[in-house]
Amino acid sequence: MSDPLRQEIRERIQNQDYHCEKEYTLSVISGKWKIVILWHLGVDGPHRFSELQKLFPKISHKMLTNQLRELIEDGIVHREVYPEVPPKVEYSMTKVGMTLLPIVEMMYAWGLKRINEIKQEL
Amino acid sequence: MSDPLRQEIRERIQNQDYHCEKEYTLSVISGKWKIVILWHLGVDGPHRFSELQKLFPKISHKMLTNQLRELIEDGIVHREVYPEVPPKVEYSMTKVGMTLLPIVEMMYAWGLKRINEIKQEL
DNA sequence: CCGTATCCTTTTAGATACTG
DNA sequence: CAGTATCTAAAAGGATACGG
Repeated sequence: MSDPLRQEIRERIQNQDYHCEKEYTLSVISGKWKIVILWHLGVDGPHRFSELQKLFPKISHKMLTNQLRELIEDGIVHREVYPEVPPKVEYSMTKVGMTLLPIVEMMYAWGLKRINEIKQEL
Repeated sequence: MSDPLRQEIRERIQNQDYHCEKEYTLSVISGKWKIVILWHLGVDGPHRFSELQKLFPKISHKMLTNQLRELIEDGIVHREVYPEVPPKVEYSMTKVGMTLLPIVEMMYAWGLKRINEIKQEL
C-alpha cells in the first residue's frame, strides 16, 4: 500500500467518523498520476496497461500499478482481463468514476485561468 | 520545502510546459490539511495560528507552518502580522483563494454522496 | 503482456529545542 | 505567540529481477 492519507481516511470511514467528506474526495484523486489517468480513461475511453505507460513515459512500472490498484479499490476504475496469450488487460472508468469528471474539469478550468494570471504577473 | 509534486509543477510552469492545468490545481489543494484549512478560512473567516492549531489538534506545529507557507506561496492565503506584543498573526483567504471554494464544495458533495453509497454496500 | 517482490536511496514528517 | 532548525524514524518510489 502507499498513500497514508488514503489509509487514514478509509479507517475513519470504517469508524463512522463523518467529518472527512472533502478529504475523502481528495484522497481518491490525489496521487501524482491519478487525475491524468482519470482524464484519459474518462475522455478517451479504455486503455491497456502498456498504452498508459506510453502516455506517461516518466511513470515507473511500480507507480502505475499502484495508482491503478488504488483507483480500482476506490471503485473509480474497472480492470478487465481478457483470456488471451499474451495477456491483455484493459482499464476503464466505472460509473462512479465518471461522476468525478466534472470535478476534474473544474480543476482544469481553474488551473488554466490561474496559470494565465501568473503569467501576466511575470 | 516539502511537496515534490508542487515543486515539479511549478518548474513546468516556469518552463512553459502547459499540459499541467489539472495537476496545478491539484498541487495547490493537495497536502493533508490544506482543504480543511481552506474550508475554515473561506467559510468562517480569518484565523490566528493558534486557533488553527486548536481546530486540528493532531497537526504538528511544523506541518501547519508548512501547509500555510505553501498556500501563501500559491497566492491562496494571506498572512497579516499585527505589530503587537505578544505578536498576533492572522491568516485569511485571498480573492484567488475564494475562487477555489466552489471546487472544495463540489468535493464535499461528491465525498458525501460516495461515502453514503459505500455505507449502503456494507 | 502484465504483475509482484526485493533491495536500496530519497524524501517526509514528528519531536525537540531555540529565537524574536 | 509565532516561527525556525536539527535530528531521527518511517515511508515512498525507482531499479531490477522474477513469475503467470
